[in-house]
Amino acid sequence: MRTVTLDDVARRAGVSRATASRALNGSNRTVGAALRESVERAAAELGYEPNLPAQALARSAGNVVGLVVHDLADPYFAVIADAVTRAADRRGLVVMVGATGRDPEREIAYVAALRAQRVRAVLLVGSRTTGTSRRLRDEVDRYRGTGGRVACVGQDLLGVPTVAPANHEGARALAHALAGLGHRRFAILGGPPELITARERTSGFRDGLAEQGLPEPVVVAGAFDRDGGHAAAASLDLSAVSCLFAVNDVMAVGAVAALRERGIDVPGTLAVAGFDDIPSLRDLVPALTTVRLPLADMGERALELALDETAVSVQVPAEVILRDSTRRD
Amino acid sequence: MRTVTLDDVARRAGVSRATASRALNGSNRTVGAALRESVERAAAELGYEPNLPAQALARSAGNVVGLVVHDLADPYFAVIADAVTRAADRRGLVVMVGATGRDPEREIAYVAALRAQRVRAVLLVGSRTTGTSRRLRDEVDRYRGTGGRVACVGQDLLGVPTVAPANHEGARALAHALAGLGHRRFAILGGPPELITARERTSGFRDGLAEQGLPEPVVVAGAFDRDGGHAAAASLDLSAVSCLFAVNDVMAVGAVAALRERGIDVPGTLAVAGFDDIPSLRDLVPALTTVRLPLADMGERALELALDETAVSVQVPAEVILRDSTRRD
DNA sequence: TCATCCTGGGAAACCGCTTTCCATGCGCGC
DNA sequence: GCGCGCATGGAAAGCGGTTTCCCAGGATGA
Repeated sequence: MRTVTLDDVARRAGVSRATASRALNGSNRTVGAALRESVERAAAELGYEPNLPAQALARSAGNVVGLVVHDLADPYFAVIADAVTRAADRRGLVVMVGATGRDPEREIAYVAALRAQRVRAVLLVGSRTTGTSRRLRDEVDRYRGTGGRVACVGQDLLGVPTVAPANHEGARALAHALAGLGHRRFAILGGPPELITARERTSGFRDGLAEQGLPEPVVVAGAFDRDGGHAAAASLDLSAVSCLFAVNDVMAVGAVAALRERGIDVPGTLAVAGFDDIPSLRDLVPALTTVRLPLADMGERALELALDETAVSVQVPAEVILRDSTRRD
Repeated sequence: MRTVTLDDVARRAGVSRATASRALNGSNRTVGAALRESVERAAAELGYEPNLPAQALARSAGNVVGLVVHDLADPYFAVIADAVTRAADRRGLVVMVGATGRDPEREIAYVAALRAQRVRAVLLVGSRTTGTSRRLRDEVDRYRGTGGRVACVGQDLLGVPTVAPANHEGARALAHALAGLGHRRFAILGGPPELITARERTSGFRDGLAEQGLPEPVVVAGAFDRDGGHAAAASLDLSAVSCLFAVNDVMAVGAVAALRERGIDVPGTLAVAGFDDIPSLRDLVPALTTVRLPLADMGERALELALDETAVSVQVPAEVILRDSTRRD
C-alpha cells in the first residue's frame, strides 16, 4: 500500500537517487548505458510512476492547466472544454476544470484555487460581466504576477490574450440577412443585461437593423439558457413581430418550444434565429438559422494563446447560417 | 515575479515557519492570539496563497480527483461531468478531467497519468468494453494498491464500486411499453457490439420482446453517436418494421434525421425511441420516447462511492418515458 | 610524461510545506 | 518555595523529486 518512490528504484538498481532521476526523468546529463538500463528495469519491475506534483515542485514547472467555464452541461461550454482537453492532451498537459454556475464570485474563487495549485495557465471561458470585473482582474493579475499565464474566451477586458468571437459583427450580419429575407419587425431575446456577450449580440443586431432603416426591435431580457428563452418567448407580445432573434441557440430552442406551446408556427407565423451553431442542435426541426462560431477551434486557440509568450488577442469570425427556422415560402 | 512562500510570510511576521504554517493552514496545535493575528496580516499583505501541491506532498493527502470520460462534448458525459465538478467543489476538491475519445488505450493512459498526479480518487465514466479490460484493470489495481480510490459509472467489471444504470431492465421495460402501444415488429440500432452498455440495452430490449411473444427484432450495429444513428437508419430496410429502438438518445436523434431525409414520417410511419433522456434534447420534435437515467445524480453518486471507504456498487433505476415519437393515433 | 579536459557517478542542498521533537515560561498543588 | 504539567514557540527532519557541486578515472594534447 506504500507507493514506490525514486529511492526504491535507485536502491534496487544499486545506484544513487541522482542517477535514477537522470536515467528516468530526463536531464541534460547523460547516464551510462549499463546503469541506465538497470535503472529502467528496476523502475519497470516496481511499477514506478514519478510523483508529478513533487517533480513540479522541484522543477518549479508543472504540466497542468486550469479551465474555468460557466456551465459544463451547456453544450457551448462542453464543446469548448472537450477541445481544450484534447489539445492539452496532445501537448502532454492535463486540465483541471471548474464550473462556476455563472457566479462571478466563484469564478474569482477558482482563479485563486488554480493559483494555489500552481497551474501553468488558466483559461477563462465565457462572457465577462459588466459588474464585478474589478476583483477578478486583481486576482488574475496576482496570478500573472507569479508567472501564471492566462487566456480568455469572450471579451478582452482583463488585459489578457483573448479569443473574441465576432459577436457584434455576426449579429449585425444576421440582421442584414434576415432583413434581406423580407422581415421588418423584430423582437430580440436579449439575455441578461450584465452579460457582455448578450449585449454585444443585441447591439450588433440593432445596428444591422438600423443600417437597413428598419424600426427599433423590442428587446426582452432573460436568463442566458434554455429556460430563459422559454420564459421570455412565453410572455412576449408578438403582434406585429415577424422574426425573433435569441442571442444564443439554447435560448432559441427554449423559445421555439414556448412558441409551439402557444400554437405559433415557426417559421410560418414567426421566424426564429439563434447564435452559436451548437453542433448537437443540428437536427432540430425546424433547423435553426444561426450564426456559426468555430467552438472547438476557439478552445484550442485559447490554449495556444495562454501558452504562447508572445500571444495577442484574436477575433474569430462568425458566419451566418440560414436554415429553415427563418424560411419564407 | 517570484511567488510568495510561507517563509516570506513567517519572516515578515517575525515568527518561525512552523508557527506560520500552524496559524494559516490549520493544525492540532494552537497558536497564540497575538502571533496568529500578525501572521494572518502578513499573509494578507503579501497575497500569500499556499502551494497546494507542496502541501499535499508534505501531508501526503491531496484534494484533487480525476475524471475520465469518453467524450466531453457528448451531452451524456457533459451532464455527468458537470455534476461531478459541482459535487467536488462542494467538498473542497478540484477535478482533473480527461477525454479518451472512446479509445481504451487512452483510458489506460489517463489512469496512469492520474496516478502520477497522485490524485485522491479517479472516476471512470462510460461503458466498459468487452476487449481490453485486462490492462485497464491492472492499471486500476496498481493505482488502488497505492491507496487510490476508484469508482465507475457503467458496469462493475473492474472490481471497484460502480454506479450501474439499469440498462437491461430499462430497455426491457421499454420493450413492454412499446408492445403495449401495439407495436409488433421492431428494429434496434444496437451501437458497437464491444460496448457493454450497448449490449445490455439491446439484450434487455430483446428479452422484453420475447416475454411478449413478439418476433426477433432486426439488430444493426453502428457507432454510439449521432452519426452512427444516422448512418444506421439511412441504410436500414424498414419494411415490416413499425418501431425503431436506438440504444441511446443521440443515436435516436441521428436516426430521426435520417428518416426525415428518407421521407419517412415519425411517428406516423415509424415510431422511434431512445435511451438516457438527455436533458438538452427535451425540445426535440417529435419529443423522444426514451428511458430516463438520473445523469446528474449518477455523477454525484460516483464521487461519493469513490470517496467513501465502505462503498459498494449501486444500481440506479431507469424510468420509461413515453412521448410523441412513439405516439399512435 | 604530465597537465588538462571530459565523462559519468554520488553527496547534499533545495523546492514549499508539515510535523515531530525539544525548549521555555507559566500556573498549579503541596 | 518547589517540582510538575501544560501551553506555545522554534529547530529540524521529512515528503519525493531535481540539480548543483565535487570527485575519480580515462582520453587527450603538447
